[in-house]
Amino acid sequence: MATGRTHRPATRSRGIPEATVARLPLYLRALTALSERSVPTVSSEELAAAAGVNSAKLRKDFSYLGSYGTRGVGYDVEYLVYQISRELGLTQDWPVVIVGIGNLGAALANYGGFASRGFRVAALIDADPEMAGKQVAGIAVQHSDGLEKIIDESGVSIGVITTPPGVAQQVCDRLVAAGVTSILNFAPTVLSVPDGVDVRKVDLSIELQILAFHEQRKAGEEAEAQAGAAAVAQAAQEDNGKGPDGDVPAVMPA
Amino acid sequence: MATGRTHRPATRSRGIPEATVARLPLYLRALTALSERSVPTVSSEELAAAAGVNSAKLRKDFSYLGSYGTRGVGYDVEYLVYQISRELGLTQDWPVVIVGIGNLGAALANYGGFASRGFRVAALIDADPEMAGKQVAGIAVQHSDGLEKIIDESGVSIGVITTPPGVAQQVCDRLVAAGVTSILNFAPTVLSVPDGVDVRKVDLSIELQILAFHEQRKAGEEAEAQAGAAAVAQAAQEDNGKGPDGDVPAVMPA
DNA sequence: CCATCTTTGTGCACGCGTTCACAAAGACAT
DNA sequence: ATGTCTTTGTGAACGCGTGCACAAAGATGG
Repeated sequence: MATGRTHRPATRSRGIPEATVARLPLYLRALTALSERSVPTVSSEELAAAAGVNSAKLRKDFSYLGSYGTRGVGYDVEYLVYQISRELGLTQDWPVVIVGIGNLGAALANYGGFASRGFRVAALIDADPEMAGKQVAGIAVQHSDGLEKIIDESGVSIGVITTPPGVAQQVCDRLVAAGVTSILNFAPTVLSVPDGVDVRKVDLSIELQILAFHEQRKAGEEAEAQAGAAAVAQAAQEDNGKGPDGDVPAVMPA
Repeated sequence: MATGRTHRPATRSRGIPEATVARLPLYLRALTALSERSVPTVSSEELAAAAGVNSAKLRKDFSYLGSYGTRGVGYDVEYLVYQISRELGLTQDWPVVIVGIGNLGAALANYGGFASRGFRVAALIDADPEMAGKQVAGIAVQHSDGLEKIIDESGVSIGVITTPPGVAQQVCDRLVAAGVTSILNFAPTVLSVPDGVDVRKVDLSIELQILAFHEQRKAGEEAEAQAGAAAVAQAAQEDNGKGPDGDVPAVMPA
């Protein structure tokens, strides 16, 4: 998972569990695909398979929304699409600003999945005067001097930060001060925001490092399984008292 | 969090908890910053603040790696940088292929944070013959016909998929068949892979939808607090039998 | 060498999330 | 109307992750 919410009281106040909310978009995507194929109903088993989750989990997730299924039959696809859309707030339009129109910002602006579901790029903002006025994805880039004005006039409440890490916090502060209450952060920085503001982060570097960890573990286990205890004996000088943990021996210089 | 691991036995076989692994890159980033400022030692409290986590959590996380701190003093920054790097497998070089050189693929190829930490873009692959030979981020794009050969020759074990969703599974299958065992998927699709292959996904659309949910909830609570039960009574025609749930009233046309 | 002070490492309890397993509910055929 | 069959909705148990709170460990000063 390339993201992780930043603090927050955790428990949804007598509402839908956070883990469930995170899966609703997944269900919605699968249901939309079924809808386009004009499939009228779907069972929890089928839908769960399409979304890549356990069917019991899916049923429990839906149970938080209400009893929208019919026993013996399944769920009405169209109805469920609507209910989930409504629950996620996708029946309304969400204007979004993207701050930092570099490679990534431009890629996001061009991203089709953006507009497809209730989200609309209201403005592109960059600090570079050279960028101002340039068209990206059919939208003129505006200079960050007018950030507050733009947000106020467009009624934007969701901001996407794709700036270099050095200025991310500063941009974040200005967004929040201007009224933005949800931020999607692509900059590799820990943002601090006041209560009431949601931050989600997408960090490519972290994702790769997590993969590398598992990759190394897999390689280690494989080598261990093949070479047997031979290499282990050879590297037995190190002893960190943690017992025979199947990890790579520590070859710390000092 | 913009990501989510795709199935997997869950419990790390007598190793480091998954939640801890996901935080190690965060600690590493904070520690690297301290290292560059030549800070010799850091307390769990300070480091936790920099990484945006609870100090008790940080100490527990580190305890899984071993006893690398000194009571009364804190942690040696350089030593910890090395230990975490080693644990994450960043002391070795990880060649990575990016498949699908559209806007996003190009942005990733240009992303500096890529090379900074053990990861190296070994190849850029695209299915469009027009793209073949073009330079992106100083690397020549290669046609996907040679995917298997490229992966084999470069010893790549990590693949990044930035293709359109329609071909993502197909690309994934070829990557896996060619020997890739870790995949970072940016395409909005559920990938199915054999056991032993790790998939992490980054899904912009899902992140935005989660933000929209919270945004709607915030707006709803605010309106509720201000308008009281007035608006609720007006929209009371809908009744989903779930009782007086404190959510936004559904104003469904039909 | 002893006292004090700081900071780590962790035992413990709690809460969220997942999964199992099954009763309840409805469709459908006879 | 009754029985059978399918599928939902959920009670209950379990496991992971989090955070508190404190004892152990070491530094530091006298």
